[in-house]
Amino acid sequence: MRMSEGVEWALHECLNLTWLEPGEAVTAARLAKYYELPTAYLNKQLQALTRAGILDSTPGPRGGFRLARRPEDITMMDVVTAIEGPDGAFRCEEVLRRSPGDHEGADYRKSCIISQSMRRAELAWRRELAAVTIADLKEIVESRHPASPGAILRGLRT
Amino acid sequence: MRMSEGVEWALHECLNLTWLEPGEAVTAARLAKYYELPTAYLNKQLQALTRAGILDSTPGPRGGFRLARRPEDITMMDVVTAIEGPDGAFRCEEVLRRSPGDHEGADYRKSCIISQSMRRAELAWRRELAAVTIADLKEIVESRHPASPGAILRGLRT
DNA sequence: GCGCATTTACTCGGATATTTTATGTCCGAGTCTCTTGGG
DNA sequence: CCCAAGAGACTCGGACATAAAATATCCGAGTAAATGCGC
Repeated sequence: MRMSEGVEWALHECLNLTWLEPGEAVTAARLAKYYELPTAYLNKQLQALTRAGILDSTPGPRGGFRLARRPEDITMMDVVTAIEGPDGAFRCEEVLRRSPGDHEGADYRKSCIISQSMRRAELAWRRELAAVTIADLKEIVESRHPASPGAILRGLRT
Repeated sequence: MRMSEGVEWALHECLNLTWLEPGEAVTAARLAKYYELPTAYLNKQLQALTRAGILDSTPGPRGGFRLARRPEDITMMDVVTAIEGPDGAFRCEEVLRRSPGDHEGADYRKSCIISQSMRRAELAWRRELAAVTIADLKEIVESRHPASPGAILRGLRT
């Protein structure tokens, strides 16, 4: 069980984009260069964020990516779901269905206590991630590292 | 991000083993046959559980696997950790270290707010799983499906 | 009939293939900008 | 000087390789039981 590395990239880049002027866009190449990431692969993640309605993309010169909505309206859960997909980590394959006996009309994804317990745990995980917005992250960074926003802006623009 | 299917198998088999007589062992072949699982691969998972101290294994005739401790002392988290390994789903690769500027002596696994938030979420997940023991599962099954234990025992012994 | 050495069959355990997933790369479609020529 | 048409360059977007991990399989080391032999 390992989360895609793209999640870490996506969260950092979303956070970085919060410090841009409204309407200002940054290309995938500049975002990638800032963390020395492979440009084309980061682009792939940014596309996923765009499909999820988290980013807006504009092609052509002066194009690039920008946040599609206010940072207050983007949760960490939104970003994780955009990159990793909507399915949870535990996928009940209903092994009980293959055991001896009759299983007519049984949905073990719902009735199996193991499946239920795993789902309950993942729900707690999702709740934590859904409680933190990009705006929260921005505020904490500005409070702890006041010099960072300026440095990031400079990095993204050069 | 997808959890190994072996986790589902391991949980079900640990639960099944709770209904055996004390000291009674079941071979990997019988455990696999009950759910029509690939024997050798299930054996691999059982080995992982053995290394983790959850199961005891004895070779030779009349050998097999049994629980190494009381079901009350085995949590779902124990089983998940045994199969998936000790590392969490989110692995902070410290992308901040690759950004412009000085990073002497910084441990972004601890200081980065994104890493912190992800860890907090996983902690909530672990807490839920650690709160449920195999004994809890056993009790619920016996309460909801009184006929199951007998059927399982018969299945494992034939 | 009883005890002991030997054989035999059975089990786990780890080393070895195969399939799936994640990672990384490349080139084309579309769009905005800049240039350039004419009015 | 102003405007419009066209060329050019830049960007995203999805299709295509490569690397890593999960899945599945096989065979050997070790063990306990069963067998056969001698007493």
